[in-house]
Amino acid sequence: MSLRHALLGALADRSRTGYELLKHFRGSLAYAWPASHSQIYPELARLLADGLIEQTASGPRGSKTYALTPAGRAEVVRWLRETEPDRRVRNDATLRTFFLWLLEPEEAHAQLERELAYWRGLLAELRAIEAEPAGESRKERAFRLALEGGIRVAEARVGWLEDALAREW
Amino acid sequence: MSLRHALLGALADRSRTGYELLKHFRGSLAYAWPASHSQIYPELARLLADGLIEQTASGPRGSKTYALTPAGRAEVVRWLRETEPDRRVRNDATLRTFFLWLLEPEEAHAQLERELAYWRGLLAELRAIEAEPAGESRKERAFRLALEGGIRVAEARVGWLEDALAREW
DNA sequence: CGAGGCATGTAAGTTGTTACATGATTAG
DNA sequence: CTAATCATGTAACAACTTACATGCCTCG
Repeated sequence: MSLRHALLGALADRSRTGYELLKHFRGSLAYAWPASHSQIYPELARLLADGLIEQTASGPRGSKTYALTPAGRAEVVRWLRETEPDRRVRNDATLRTFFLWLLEPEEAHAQLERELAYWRGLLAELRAIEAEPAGESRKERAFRLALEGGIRVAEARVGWLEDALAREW
Repeated sequence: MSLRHALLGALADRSRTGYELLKHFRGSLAYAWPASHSQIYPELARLLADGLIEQTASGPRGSKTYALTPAGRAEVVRWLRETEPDRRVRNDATLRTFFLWLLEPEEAHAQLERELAYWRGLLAELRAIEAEPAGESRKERAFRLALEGGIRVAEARVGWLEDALAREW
């Protein structure tokens, strides 16, 4: 149930409306845990019912601002401290690599080029975020740490694909 | 529906029983697309009903050997050629990095140490596989390409965490 | 005043997990 | 003979996706 804790973590940062949370899950959190509005709104209702968040304001267009309760904060910290991360990762593009031999060599080459373009694009995106000015709070340092992790992985993928394409396929 | 195509791809390699496929999904394919027996067996039944695979033998203990049909092979190639990989990836450990500031610094440090231990272990595992003797068929080269991608990513994660731990947290 | 983005919600269907359930074969 | 592994399947539940559905506010 990581979505639950992702919402709590986002609200530990600051109070937000459902829509702001949605944009957050389409923005930086999308790299770690993408989620759509049809998942977020019902989960917010459950968190409210469980007393882990509370509604602190109502805004224009029916927007609702939620804040973390002490119980919610305790729960997200418990999750971080006491539970093991689920290491399982599903990755469609990696799966396809295993089956690349089913394509003609030129076509396999084209697929790898497409991957390379994707990773170069992502790397550029992440580096652009990295170049933005940032503060020194622990919150911002955690964000930049996650960002740097993404950059390192993207660099590794780019290097891997460049070498693979130079060598063969 | 990547599980479907992962099964077809695995059977394009060679005919296998359901149980052999299960072990394959717990072995090398687990890095890209983990799957359990309760998902695999019903999906095999569906592939059979759809004529994408056929049962070619029955073995001891009720085991069933499946082979790819021409329609199945066409389908997996179509999937590779004509569909875009789904780029969405859910990663619990990465999600936790964003929320590391919610822990005391010593505790955050300990969490990063745990991550580092995980990635070093995975890297060692993958390098051990890499060290095994291998052939030069396109099938084996595709496998080793996927493996090398995993190694590069694991190296990137190890470097990232070592630097992070040396610097702060 | 109309288009686009804000803002929330529900419903149907698919995918994936955990638990339940059973039986065969082999190695020690 | 008995424990481990082989081998397959179903059921209940949880998570996620896509589509349906509605209405508000602001900018041009």
